[in-house]
Amino acid sequence: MSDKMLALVASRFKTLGEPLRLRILQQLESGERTVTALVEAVGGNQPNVSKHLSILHEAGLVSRRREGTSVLYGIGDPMVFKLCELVCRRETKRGAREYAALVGGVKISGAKR
Amino acid sequence: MSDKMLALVASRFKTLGEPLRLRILQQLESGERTVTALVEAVGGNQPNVSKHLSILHEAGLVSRRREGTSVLYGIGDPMVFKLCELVCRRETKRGAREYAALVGGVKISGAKR
DNA sequence: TGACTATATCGCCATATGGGAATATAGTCA
DNA sequence: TGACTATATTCCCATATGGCGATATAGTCA
Repeated sequence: MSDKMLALVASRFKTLGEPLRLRILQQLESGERTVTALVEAVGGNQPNVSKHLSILHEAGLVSRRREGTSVLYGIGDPMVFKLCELVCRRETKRGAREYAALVGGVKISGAKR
Repeated sequence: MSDKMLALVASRFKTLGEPLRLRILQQLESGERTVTALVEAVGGNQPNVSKHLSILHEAGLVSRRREGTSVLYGIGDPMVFKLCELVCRRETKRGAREYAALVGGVKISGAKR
């Protein structure tokens, strides 16, 4: 992978590395939303949500479309959900492993030593 | 997805959102490496690489193993490469689309207007 | 045009973060 | 133990970034 591509990939990950932006994408999964609707749904004030939407749009992760005085945002590439799902599944498994380790690797109900 | 999981997923993306950390992972793809070897391979000084390795290890993205006075780091979960590949493929396609748009949607060799 | 709604931008602040130098810690060997 | 190598930690600085209030811009309608 070229240095430029590596930097670009890192930049995309960084874009996804903000909870509020993930929440926005989550909201858009079920369809297009106006900025106002997103503000209500994800919390935060309007300028803040708008800024995050700009960042997501810049990265091509959301689509933008005017309709009258409103702007409708939508998912730019469903791949993001695949990314999230991969990470989420991994963390769920990891959580289970860590819990098992914490409990002490007990396989039968009963403590070793 | 719960709020806690969403925050965790965002945190993982943020961890992957640094070029130097991606470079480290890239180096580890072909096998375990010592810190010194990584410092030579990815650039930067030793404390810096060591710090990034700590962050990656904290996130479970790399494994750590002492061997004598050295420490060998390795890939903690090959899933990261799947993530990178997805993003990389997407950006490659996106780049091609943008280039086509820039050129002007020409399908036959010859300019419109 | 003027009033109104929806969205974007700007300026500021507090915090987080990467880079780097100095130093501490861990492990090996004589 | 003392010297040596490898790695980790600490401290500091410059910069980036998220959150927020104030304001600007765009579009609609009377």
